[in-house]
Amino acid sequence: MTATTRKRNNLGRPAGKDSERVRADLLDAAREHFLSREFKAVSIRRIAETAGVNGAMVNYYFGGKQGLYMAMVEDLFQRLEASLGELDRDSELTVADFSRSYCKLLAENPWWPNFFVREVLFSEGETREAIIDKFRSVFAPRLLQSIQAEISAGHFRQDLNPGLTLLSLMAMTIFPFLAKPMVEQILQLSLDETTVGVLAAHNTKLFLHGVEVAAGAGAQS
Amino acid sequence: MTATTRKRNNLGRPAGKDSERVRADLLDAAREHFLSREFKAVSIRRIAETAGVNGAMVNYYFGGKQGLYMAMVEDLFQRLEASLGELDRDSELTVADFSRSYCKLLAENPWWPNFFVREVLFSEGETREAIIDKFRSVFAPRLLQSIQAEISAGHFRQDLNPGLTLLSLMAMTIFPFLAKPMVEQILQLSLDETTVGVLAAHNTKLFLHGVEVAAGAGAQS
DNA sequence: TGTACATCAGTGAACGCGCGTTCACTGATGTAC
DNA sequence: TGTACATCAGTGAACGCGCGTTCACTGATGTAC
Repeated sequence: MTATTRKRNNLGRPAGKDSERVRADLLDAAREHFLSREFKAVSIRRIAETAGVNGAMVNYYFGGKQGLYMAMVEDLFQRLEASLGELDRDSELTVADFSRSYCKLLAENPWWPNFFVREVLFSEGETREAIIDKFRSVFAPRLLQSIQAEISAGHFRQDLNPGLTLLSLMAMTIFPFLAKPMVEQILQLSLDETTVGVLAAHNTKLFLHGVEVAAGAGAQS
Repeated sequence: MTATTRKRNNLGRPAGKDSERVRADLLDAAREHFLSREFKAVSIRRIAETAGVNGAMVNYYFGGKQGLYMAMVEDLFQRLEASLGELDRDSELTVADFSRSYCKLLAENPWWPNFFVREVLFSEGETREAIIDKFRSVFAPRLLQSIQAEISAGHFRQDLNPGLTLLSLMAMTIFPFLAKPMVEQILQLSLDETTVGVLAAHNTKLFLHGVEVAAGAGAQS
């Protein structure tokens, strides 16, 4: 699929952009619109306008509106995989690892919370199942294993329910970015890059020690 | 606005239901459809069919689709207020209070998480601002005050950031119900009434003690 | 009591609009000779 | 090299459909006499 091959098939018609560019621009425009409005409220004409191409191109390249949406989802999935790629290899996954991975994922994929709200919390469909399955197969078992190990080793409380503990960890890690506008208005802080680090540290410490002083662990961060 | 008054204005036409009933049925149908699909994907004809009335009734009683949606939102707000009414009076609000209040709200208003996802996490608009403002003015100050008091009293850690601590509490309380399908599939448990109690107890204990054993507090629940 | 009329909640056919999609067409280029 | 033709990526006008909305109309009942 080199430029030469494409030129061979391309018996003419420059008209400005080449095919790859049109596809990419449409995917960019699709992400911009589909992630901030509901599916039916986004029109092909508007997407095409943003991409700077003819509206019929959506059908030409993606087979229709639904096809473009699915191509966008697939593209986002590939980016997610790329972000999580290195993680898959390790077998241990501590609380701090998880927090760090999620921060990295957010930094590399700022669209992720919007996508998560739309596809996991709001709609039901195979995209949701795929995301849940990804989490269930990649993160959950290793985190549960890590929690279980800490309990067995006597570091974590014996009465801890590993599932609910994982749930709490997920909640503290994921929720702030889902409810970003709410968080920013209520706490009067902005969830920028530096705050993210502070939040991650806070979460890890709260998860491990709770809010009470009783424990012998150090008090100052 | 008694039945007599209504009968007086009503110079005839029984045709089955009376006005109040039609309004109520339309609001029920609106809740059923609007909370499980996107706004543009819900048609007036479908709502009317569910309510068992003529489609033109939506315009007749509510002035249009948007009017029906806004009436639904207002109705849900009134139900929320009713659930939270007693709470407004108290001036103290501990962590356990908050957890208990949220469980009560969920039990009385099962539609709440869907509504929250749609109006706060997904869309932007005055409904989101109203919900955020409700939380900011009713819950946040009193919870922050409570957290601050515990810090001053030496019960909570000195290095705790009250805002982030409130955020963690909200996350642990709210998130599990937003991500209900995900939670149920990953943890293989169902978030029914008994589990909700267990979750609340787990959250409170994790929030206070963290997961580690170090503290001198009781180990068994 | 009986009859003619006025009322108006509710009806349903029709309207205009914007959408996703289609398809006959264009025209710049590669190819054949 | 020059010319005629074939190709096909891209165009844009038009199509059918479903939507929210409108409005002339219906008909069961209250009222007047």
